Amino acid sequence: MPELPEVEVVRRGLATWVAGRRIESVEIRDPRSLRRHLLGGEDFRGQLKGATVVDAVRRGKFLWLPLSDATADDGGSPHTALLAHLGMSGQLLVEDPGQPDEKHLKVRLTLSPAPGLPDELRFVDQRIFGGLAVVPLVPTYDGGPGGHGARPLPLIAADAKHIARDPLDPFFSAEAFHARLHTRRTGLKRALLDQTLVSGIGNIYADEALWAARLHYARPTDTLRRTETLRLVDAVRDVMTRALDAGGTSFDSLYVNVNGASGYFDRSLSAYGRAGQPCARCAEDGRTSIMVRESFMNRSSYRCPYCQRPPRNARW
DNA sequence: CGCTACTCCTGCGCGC
DNA sequence: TGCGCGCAGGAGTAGC
Repeated sequence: MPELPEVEVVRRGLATWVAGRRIESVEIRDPRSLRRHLLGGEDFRGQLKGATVVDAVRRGKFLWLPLSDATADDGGSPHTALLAHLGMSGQLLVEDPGQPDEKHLKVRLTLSPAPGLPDELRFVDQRIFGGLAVVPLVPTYDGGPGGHGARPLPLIAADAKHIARDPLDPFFSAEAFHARLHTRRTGLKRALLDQTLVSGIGNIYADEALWAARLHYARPTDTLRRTETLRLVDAVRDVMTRALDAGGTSFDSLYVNVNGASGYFDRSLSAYGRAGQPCARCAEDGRTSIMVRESFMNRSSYRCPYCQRPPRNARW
């Protein structure tokens, strides 16, 4: 389940193995993975064929590869990008053409040869919540670069324009986040999952950060004290940084792997999936409290009933 | 515009 | 053994 750390691991892989290479051919195995590309598969193929990947940029969980077209009048300065969202189960794999097709292979790009590097970029996606599209690059109006890995040009993929900065973005402002929480009338976990308020957080890291910050998911956002917001932002940064380190170390082959999360999952989760198990923090303090799973927003939430107690005026 | 519920999609694990 | 159901959830959008 890719959240920010997993997507960032993929971005780094793409920047290393794909940037600088030309797209020679495009094979569409399942057009459902191109739903975001409104002009259809033939247009998608036409826009990619012959273009050169310039970079790999991320904003929240959105990832894009700015494209240059050497035949363009302006000398090839990127004004479009190949946008990818991994959804629930998407993978971007750099592989040798000899590797057998994955069961859920959706799109295959053949890249110009590069010494010692595999020549295919494959999009694999079991549940098809993710997808690819070629989209315009448009100016950002929130200052600074488009996101991690961006060049100084303040350009962002059009489909990611509404996505807020993430807590690891150097331009992220915890003060501005706190102010926006106070304009909202909703619960804290909803706000954490709202990618227009803060990006990169999914269900797993939301539960992890709330547990680390000792906050309940139904806490009304407009009652958060500044110190609580800062504690929460610190917790998000901490859990993401640790996940990034874990995913980053396992990524050293010629293989861009979104499943870099797996090692992290098994070892380091304190809340998510731990229903029925003791709260680690309470255990350290000599208490025994058992983590609970609650259904919320049509998904699961995990919390410690002792250190994450329901607030007054809970907002679900 | 703010907020919430619904929907898309497949594979797996469980109970009967 | 096989069937049906619940669960997993990111994000766009319909509707209030």
